[in-house]
Amino acid sequence: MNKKNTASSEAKEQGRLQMADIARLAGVSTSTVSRALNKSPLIGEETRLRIEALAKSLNYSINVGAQNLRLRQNRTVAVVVPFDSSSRQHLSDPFFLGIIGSIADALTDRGYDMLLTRVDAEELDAASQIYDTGRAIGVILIGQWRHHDQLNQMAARKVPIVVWGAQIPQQLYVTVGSDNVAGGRLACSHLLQQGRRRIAFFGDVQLPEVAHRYQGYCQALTAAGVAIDESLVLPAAFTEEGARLAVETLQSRVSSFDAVFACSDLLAMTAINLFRQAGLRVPEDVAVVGYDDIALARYFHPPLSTVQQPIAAAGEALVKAVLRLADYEPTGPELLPTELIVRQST
Amino acid sequence: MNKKNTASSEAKEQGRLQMADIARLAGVSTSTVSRALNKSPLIGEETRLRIEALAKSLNYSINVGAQNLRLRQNRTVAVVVPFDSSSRQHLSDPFFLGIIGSIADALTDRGYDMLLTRVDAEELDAASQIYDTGRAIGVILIGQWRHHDQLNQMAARKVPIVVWGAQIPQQLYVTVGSDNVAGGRLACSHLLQQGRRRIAFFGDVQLPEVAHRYQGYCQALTAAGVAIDESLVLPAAFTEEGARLAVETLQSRVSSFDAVFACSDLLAMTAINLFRQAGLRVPEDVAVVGYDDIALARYFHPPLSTVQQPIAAAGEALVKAVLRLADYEPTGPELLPTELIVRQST
DNA sequence: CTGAAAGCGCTAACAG
DNA sequence: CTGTTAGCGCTTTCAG
Repeated sequence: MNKKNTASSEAKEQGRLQMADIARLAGVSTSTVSRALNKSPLIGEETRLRIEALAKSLNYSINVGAQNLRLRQNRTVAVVVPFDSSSRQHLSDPFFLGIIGSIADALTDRGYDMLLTRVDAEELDAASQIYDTGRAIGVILIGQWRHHDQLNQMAARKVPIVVWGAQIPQQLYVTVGSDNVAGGRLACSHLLQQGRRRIAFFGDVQLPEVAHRYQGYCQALTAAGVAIDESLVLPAAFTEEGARLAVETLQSRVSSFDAVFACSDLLAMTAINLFRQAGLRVPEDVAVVGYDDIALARYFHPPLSTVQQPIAAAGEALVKAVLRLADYEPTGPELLPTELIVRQST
Repeated sequence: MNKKNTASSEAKEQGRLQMADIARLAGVSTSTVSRALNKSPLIGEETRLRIEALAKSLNYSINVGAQNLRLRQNRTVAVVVPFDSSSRQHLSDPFFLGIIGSIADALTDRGYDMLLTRVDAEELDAASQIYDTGRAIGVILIGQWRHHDQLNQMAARKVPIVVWGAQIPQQLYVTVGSDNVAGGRLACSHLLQQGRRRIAFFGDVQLPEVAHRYQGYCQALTAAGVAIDESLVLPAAFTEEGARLAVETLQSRVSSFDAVFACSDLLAMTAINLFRQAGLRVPEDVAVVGYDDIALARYFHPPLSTVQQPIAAAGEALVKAVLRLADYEPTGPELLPTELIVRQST
């Protein structure tokens, strides 16, 4: 075979044509094809139409990689989901998956691509690599985390990163999150209004978001003049096992309880099932409020009272924030409203 | 400001350095930096270490876009989730989300990036665009679909695409899916063994996968000598509303039934709750088998019997297949095994 | 309105 | 072992 093949005919052999091929076929220069396909006003209507038709018929589209290089641009945003290498938290929480979906929507609406990456929570700067290598113009970080320092370092390096989570003191990076304090207060006040006084809290207070919900829980109790009983605070992880442990501890070690505020719907649902297996009635013996308002909540038995997180708004806000950062525009943290949805588990 | 700035110093001003900057700082040529960072054996240990350290300290990483262009390579795979513009199916099914997670894992393991895109089910060739523009070397399509023809056209054009779903006749594109016929048979046989004879089927038989499950259901009934009653077959969509409608129809129009085989766990769970609201006991009055075995299934009340789909294997198989296609290796459809998980809803 | 030519950030012969 | 040089596929001045 002729080794003097031009790049173009090589490419054609590979079944992948490029602008030069279209140009040759149309009898014009690549400049003209480029301008036509980019709808430059410099090109006459007829020429443009002819070239567009040719490209369409050949399924040719401009190579985005080359275009980006030349234009020094990039329309890709990375979404990073840290996973615990230990607890193998396998991207299963419907709430996080819902957020990912809403980010995908928000990005698509704006003509951006979404790169989804899972990184070991211990190797969080893999997230900044994605930016350093130019694969994405910014990073959205989703998921439970306790890696405040690493995030601050990235922000200090000016990596455009926005984190779904709680705003905490001395934080250099931008967060978008729902108002967890208000959410916790809402849930707990509701329980108090139902006449409950021994309200357990299920959640790992190490996580900033959970800490805020706990804060709201305490505020509500205090406001109602109910003393906080530390033994009612169970550090449940966001897993089925976490719920099981919390329920067992609650039943074995706590003298009395009449309600649970669980920091996720999954936790709440699992807890309810475990209570029921243990012969307790929900909500009669124990009222349960969840958090997130995942799709299944309203079809659960009993339909779950829960604090709704604004999923669609979350995607929008995260995307807006990361695009601003990528544009070097100053951007602050954002707090989204939460709402209590009362159903029949309370 | 000096307009004669070099590209390098410009870039530095933008906070984004490039290989030339590292080269200058290290007092070598870009070739040397390139080779060092790519661990070429041509570079001496000491030089390499020095350059690596420099790069690390400056947070420099090779620009993947430029590298890809030069190397004519690409390590990105697109995952496309079609959505119904009408039913606003907003990526909520835990099973699909689980598959996405497992694809992300499989891709990450192999050093590939994942581009997640949502496209209108009616504009499915947006999926091939992603390939035509060179953004991805292949496409994995996830989700319910009835767009056989469009998929065949893409396959005919040699777009490396693999679809999660059922293998159906005259299909040019590659599918990876679980053995839906076996799954349906498993579920239905189990119900028959429990002494049930009036087994309803919940699922939209228009969808190829569901059609296969229905086929398995029929096989089991026939094998047991039970006549198929068309009125027991309810075309439920994969939504809460679908379940509600099916349950209502079942209760109002069907004389008797003692079991349900639902084509997703979500459907099964919603149905169970509706049955219970209607005063029916599960499994005593009506036994229910679901499909998928999502995380919540075992913590549901009652714990849900269901047909397990091999999620982790699915991600692996899909990724393997699409990478083979992208490599022009011949690849056939793949059928993954399913397994019946018996719990307490039957 | 169109083409020739230079170059985006990187790699790989090819010659030291 | 290292640098020079040419170009990956595209866009865009700058001259026609």
